[in-house]
Amino acid sequence: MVKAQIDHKDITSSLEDYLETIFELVRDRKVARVRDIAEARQVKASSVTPAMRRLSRMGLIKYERREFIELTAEGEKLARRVYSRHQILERFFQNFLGLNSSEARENACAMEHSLTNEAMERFVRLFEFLRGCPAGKELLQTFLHCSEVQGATRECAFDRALKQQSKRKREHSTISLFDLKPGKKGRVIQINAKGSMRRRMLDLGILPDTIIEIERIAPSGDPVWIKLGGFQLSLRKREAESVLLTTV
Amino acid sequence: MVKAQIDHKDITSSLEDYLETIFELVRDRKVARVRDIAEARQVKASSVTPAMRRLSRMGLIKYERREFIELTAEGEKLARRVYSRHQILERFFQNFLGLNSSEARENACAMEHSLTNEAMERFVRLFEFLRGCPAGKELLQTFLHCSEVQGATRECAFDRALKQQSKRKREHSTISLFDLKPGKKGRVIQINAKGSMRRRMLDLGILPDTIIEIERIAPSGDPVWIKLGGFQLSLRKREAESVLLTTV
DNA sequence: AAGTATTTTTAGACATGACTAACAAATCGG
DNA sequence: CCGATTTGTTAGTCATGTCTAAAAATACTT
Ligand SMILES: [Mn+2]
Ligand SMILES: [Mn+2]
Ligand SMILES: [Mn+2]
Ligand SMILES: [Mn+2]
Repeated sequence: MVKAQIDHKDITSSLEDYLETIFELVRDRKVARVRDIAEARQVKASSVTPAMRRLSRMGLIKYERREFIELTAEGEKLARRVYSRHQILERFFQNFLGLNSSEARENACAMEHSLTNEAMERFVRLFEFLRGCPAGKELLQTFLHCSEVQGATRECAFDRALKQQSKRKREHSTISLFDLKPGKKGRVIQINAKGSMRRRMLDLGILPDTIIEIERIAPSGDPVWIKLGGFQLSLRKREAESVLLTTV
Repeated sequence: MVKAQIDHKDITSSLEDYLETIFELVRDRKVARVRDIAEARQVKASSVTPAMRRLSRMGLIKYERREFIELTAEGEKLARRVYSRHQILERFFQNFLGLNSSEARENACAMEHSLTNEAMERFVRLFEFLRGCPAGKELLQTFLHCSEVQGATRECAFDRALKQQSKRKREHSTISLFDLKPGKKGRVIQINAKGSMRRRMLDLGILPDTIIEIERIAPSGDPVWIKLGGFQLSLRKREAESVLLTTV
């Protein structure tokens, strides 16, 4: 017997989103129509029709021209899989990383399609840990507190703890990138900047754990030439001062 | 003056990957050729040429037929931005969630294109917390330990802690889904299953924090009908027994 | 320098996934 | 029941992003 269906193993993100949308519509309104799908996905109805044909040929939906659309057993399985990934990612972004709900959803809905089985598994373990383990709950609280305070003063509980600790253990002390000697390397611990300056530095690749080497500092102290991941880069004095690192 | 360039604000994932590849090639081999780009991205050389034309029209690379390819200032900025996201995501998946390096890279390289500024910011804060805060370091250790042990016996430090705790505080005790009374609801804490059975349940939407209601249990105890997020679902007895939840 | 090998481009094809405009069918209100 | 409105489909267009096959340009070898 010839297999007329197209393999749905390599389904596209777009089609997965259609499946997810149909899944939610059926759940909330009992039935999925072209119009509602178009509205939910923010596309024109004339884009939905060919997508439905493709899904139908893959055996993922039951679709007859001008009739209500339903998921097949196979389609529902796939829709649930995507939806499940969406859920855990959205919760991760919202409850763990602290994004607002619309941005959490935006990130989740983009990533749900590519998350591997094993990555999914690890997100689940993270939540099992956070929910089941007293230490996990505490971790989340501490992190959320630090994370929130950061936007404001950047002086939070763990900063103070670090300072106190550094008085005892000298080798663990942090130093600003600007104070690092030329030729020496450091590992970034914290980027003590705000707003667009912070974002610019992150986009340049100045991240926690990054190894940075001072190349040279202009006589006036500005700019500061650094080496980072095989490339040279120049920073303003203010920017260099805001990077806290440990020497390595 | 007419602007001949195309806006690169809405650049595609594919073109971002080309930029990132060029960035890495220039870093590692001083120069980027069509052949190397094709090899690195696992596409045919004849797919690279039109991509280079598009990037060139957007003003992101310097490209003349049959010559070496370079990033413009604008292109390098964008490439670094993507690369920076790739780095932090890869580290997150590898060092925090514990994926092996190739799977960490796979997930990171898919997600780097859609990560919003604010989501990026939160990943950075997470690492600042983990690296800078003694509590962060300690708790990461605890999580990694629990996470690893899980695959094997599912009886790790935090399980034991929970059990001891539950003797004192009765309301916090966990119960298996199978032991929940019909009509009652519970919040999932842990899915105590392994391998494909576990994956199947995750794909069905049985995740930590999910609210599940028992609909009814067949007289023989199998299957168990449950309600989850507005849908009915049936589980095998073994599956229901493996779900640990708190009553709500 | 000629011949060979490698690299790059072109030409042509195809699937996806969106759009607009026009048409067709179904539904609703009176 | 009929005209108006809503809903859905078709036709035609376009950009993206891949491919194969063939041609053209460049580089290497003897
Ligand atoms: Mn999506
Ligand atoms: Mn989604
Ligand atoms: Mn990528
Ligand atoms: Mn990447």
